[in-house]
Amino acid sequence: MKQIEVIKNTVVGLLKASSKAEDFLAKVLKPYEISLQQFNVLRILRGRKEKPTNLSTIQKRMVHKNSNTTRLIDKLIEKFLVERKTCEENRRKIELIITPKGKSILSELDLVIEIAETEILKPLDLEEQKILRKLLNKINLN
Amino acid sequence: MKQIEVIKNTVVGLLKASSKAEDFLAKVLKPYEISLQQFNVLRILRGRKEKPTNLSTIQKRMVHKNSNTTRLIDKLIEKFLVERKTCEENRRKIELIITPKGKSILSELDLVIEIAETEILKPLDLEEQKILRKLLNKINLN
DNA sequence: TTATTATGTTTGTGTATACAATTATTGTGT
DNA sequence: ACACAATAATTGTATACACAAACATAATAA
Repeated sequence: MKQIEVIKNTVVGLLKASSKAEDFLAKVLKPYEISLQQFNVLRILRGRKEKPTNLSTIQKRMVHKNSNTTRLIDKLIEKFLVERKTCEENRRKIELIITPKGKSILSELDLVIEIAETEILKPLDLEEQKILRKLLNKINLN
Repeated sequence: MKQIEVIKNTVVGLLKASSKAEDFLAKVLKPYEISLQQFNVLRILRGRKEKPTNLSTIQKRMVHKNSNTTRLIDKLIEKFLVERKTCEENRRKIELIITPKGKSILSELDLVIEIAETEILKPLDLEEQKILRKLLNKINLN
């Protein structure tokens, strides 16, 4: 197989695997009426502990960089999972913080997501998963 | 690192790498006013040579299974890149075929996509790319 | 033949996303 | 202080997407 074929198939394989994973994760989140992107934002906020987080910080850490973060977070606020206030030091910024309700739902979701993620990677043994993670991280770095 | 952490990070890594690749590919397709999904449908049709292809066949081969293939193909027909006719043997089906114009644009795109895909995988050497492809294929199989 | 079911595609509708333009606030140079 | 640029977030708008329902045709069975 020529090198260019390897590259093509690898990129298509990447898109397919990811699309499959997204479909799977979206499906388990569906009953909770939370999208995958919303879930990721909640996880980012929880990861920041009690530290209020700016919208731009979240954007940097998001999986899908191009989405409209303001309106995505509006949805989370409507559901009382996140709170927003303007940052007093720099009034251009806003500060976001996950609510107790948000944390509570997130801890419920952790389990079902964990099961789904395990299912997605089931075709690989632990060693292969580690290799895959390393290779993907290399791609994500630069 | 615990096994569950490996899994989590691997899946997030997968989503991120794919999202990055999609953004990149979409960007190079933008000037041609062709979306990544439309491009993939064109590639599928070309891959079938002169054989007319049913919509359901295309759906099976598409990267993003859940999208609305009818309307996606409407866009390609509007641009005269694809032709549609009803299948005479089974009038429930339709037959799609790539037009000469479609082929011509696709061959233009091949080059820019090739460059983009090479760029995406640049952090990996050929051997790593092969390993990655093998691991992704395993995930995509079942 | 006439229901009934299955298959293949299209359409309706609400939601999400992408991208540009806009608003608000802060920082900088003169 | 003033104009001008830079940063941060929001809003407008067109397009895309997901999902269910509807439609058309074909296959099957009574």
